[in-house]
Amino acid sequence: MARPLSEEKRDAILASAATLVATLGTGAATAKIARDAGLSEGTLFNYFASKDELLNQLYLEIKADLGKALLTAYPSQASLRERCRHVWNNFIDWGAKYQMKRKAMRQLSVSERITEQSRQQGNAGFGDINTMIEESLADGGPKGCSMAFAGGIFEALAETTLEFIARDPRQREQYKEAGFAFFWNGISK
Amino acid sequence: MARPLSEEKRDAILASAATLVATLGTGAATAKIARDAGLSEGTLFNYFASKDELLNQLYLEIKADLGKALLTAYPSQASLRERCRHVWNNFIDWGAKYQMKRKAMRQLSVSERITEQSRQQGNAGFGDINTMIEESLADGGPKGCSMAFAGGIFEALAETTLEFIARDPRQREQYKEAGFAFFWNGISK
Amino acid sequence: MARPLSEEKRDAILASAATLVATLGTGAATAKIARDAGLSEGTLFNYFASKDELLNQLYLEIKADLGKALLTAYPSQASLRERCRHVWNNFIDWGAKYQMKRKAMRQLSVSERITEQSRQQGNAGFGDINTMIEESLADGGPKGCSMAFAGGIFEALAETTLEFIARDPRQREQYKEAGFAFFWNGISK
Amino acid sequence: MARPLSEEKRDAILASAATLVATLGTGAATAKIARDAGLSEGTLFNYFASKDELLNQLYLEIKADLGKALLTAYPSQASLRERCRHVWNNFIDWGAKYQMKRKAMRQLSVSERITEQSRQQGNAGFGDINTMIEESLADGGPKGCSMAFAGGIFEALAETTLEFIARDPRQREQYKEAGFAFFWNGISK
DNA sequence: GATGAATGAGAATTCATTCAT
DNA sequence: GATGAATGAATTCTCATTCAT
Repeated sequence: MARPLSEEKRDAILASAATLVATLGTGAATAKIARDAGLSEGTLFNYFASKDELLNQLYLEIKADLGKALLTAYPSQASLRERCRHVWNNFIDWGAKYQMKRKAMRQLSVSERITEQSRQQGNAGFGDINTMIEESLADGGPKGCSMAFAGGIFEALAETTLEFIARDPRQREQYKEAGFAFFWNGISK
Repeated sequence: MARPLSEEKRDAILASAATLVATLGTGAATAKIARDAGLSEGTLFNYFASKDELLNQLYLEIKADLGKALLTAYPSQASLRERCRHVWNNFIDWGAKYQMKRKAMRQLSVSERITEQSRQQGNAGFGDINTMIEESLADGGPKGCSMAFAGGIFEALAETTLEFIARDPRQREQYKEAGFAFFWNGISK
Repeated sequence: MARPLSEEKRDAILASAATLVATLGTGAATAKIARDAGLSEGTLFNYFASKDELLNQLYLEIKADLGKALLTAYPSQASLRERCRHVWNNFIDWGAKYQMKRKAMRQLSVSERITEQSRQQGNAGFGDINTMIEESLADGGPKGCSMAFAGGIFEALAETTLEFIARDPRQREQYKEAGFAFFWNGISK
Repeated sequence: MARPLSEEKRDAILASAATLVATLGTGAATAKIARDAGLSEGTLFNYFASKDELLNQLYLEIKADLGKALLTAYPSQASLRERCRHVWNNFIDWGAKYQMKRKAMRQLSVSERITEQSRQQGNAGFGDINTMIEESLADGGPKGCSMAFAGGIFEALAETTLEFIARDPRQREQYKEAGFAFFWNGISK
């Protein structure tokens, strides 16, 4: 092999894409993404066959990254509340740290360019978390609140919380606290 | 500047834009928007000076439409819970009825083409609702939960609820009920 | 209607395309074709939806042009030989006059971008000529020489003749004569 | 310059190029040609300095191949007609057997990328055949029918014949017969 | 006031060729 | 000598916007 495709460059493209999609939406030009990654126009297409593939890979990458972050140092033996809280904290910390990824994810989520398959694959990594939420629902909680729905709410609340933290970073801990309190109140009746 | 031209055509453009932005994102071509509105390419620009203006007007129009819907038949004298519930129901009913507007709004919300000014102006019409939420917070509720934050949560929950209703319309009433229960639990300690 | 698509511009594009395809092959850039036609890049696509459509239209246009030329002043009542000779002369005169069209046709004929449908449609206009050739075959001629085959030979001979005329225009009349003599000898046993 | 590298690989490239040029025209990508030859992108350029050189070499190779085929088992002592017939048969057999080479040749013949020098060099190998044709002309034949012209006609007829055989292979012998009859009739008055 | 042809600045993508490995 | 990643010019096509009709 002459020279292997460099993992590093692939990552640079994804990082550049995350930033640009976050700020400009999925309309961000591939040429600009490549340039910001320190590569030339054509090179991007050695790593991703098309813009759509790049966007879908970016989506999956960020989803996987988030999924991993959520379970870091997961306290399996702790109480349900503590486990929920742990995941919540990880979510907020991840989102506050990787603003660009978070914003990019928001753009990608509403884009028609992300395939149904990617969406399913992206959610597949959240199995453990869903199990946890399911447990919390079994404990009592609003009627008609399926696991998927509770998961959706969890995510929506976290995103709203992150949105407010982004606007006013000094209040970060308050929002983090309040957001979780809201979730826990809501779910545990 | 007096309002020019035909109100009817202006509305047709906005309606067509809502549908196309909902399905294709803000990248939807102005020519297609015009065509679908039964007009020709150039005519659109007699009504909106630029695509950005069209998008911002669409944003404002939908926001105003939603704001008006939320307060329809508002029971000023009812209990706080009933008033909240009323607004919630109106939100869900509006969103379920005007799917395209809802989806378009989601696209517009993440678009960099909507100006900060439009965003503020769009939220201005929600004064009464915010007051109501403020009241509910005063009653006790999670610490650090500013009015704006609670409003954001309300919206996020409603959107999540609508998303799930869109996927499974037969469960509409359950989701509507569960979503509100979640909100009320969360906010009222 | 604001302004109709101008027949004149369409023709300019086709003329420019003929010249450039003749000299550069079907790889000739649309931008260059447009520029040489005195138009800007995008305008070309108002007249032809894609490069493939342009090439197919060009093919049909030239075929039709040739077909019409062949039958100009056709002496229906003359002897078979005279009628054949007439068509032959018209072919050679047309090809010698419209060198670019002839060369473009040669390029298009071997191009995979010309659809089967275009090829059939392009040949449809040659019905009368084929009838004539058929007649000449009925008179006797090589065995196994179907009408289509004889037509193919007629064309091949004419093209070869034109090729030689193009290389040495002063010998034009000799080649024209010799080419026809060859055809007539060949076909009439 | 001594012939470098592996003869085998060179031939694989030429064979792959023939097939791809036949089907896709001279626009066939060098990367694809290399890949189909079982080599990698860059390797092709160790054998041919540029795509143009590859195309020109391919042209010469095929021409030489055909030239050699035509004279195989040439019956020097036979009658003129038999010698012509022999060459004709060889031509048709070669073309029917090596369809890809034949089609590639057709594409290359109209390409502007084949230099004048290559064309001359390619025709140089046909000296004997031309001599033969010249002889047949001396015997009488259409006026103004130079040797080169007769050669061109011979080729044009053979190509037309092959074209029809390709479309309807079962009629191969008929077309072969009829094509030659046409030629012989034409040339021998 | 409505129309839609004209425009040309991008956009994504392809590809011959180079050169580090 | 073989490889294939890197390159960036070139290509086809799109689209917001203008303006003659």
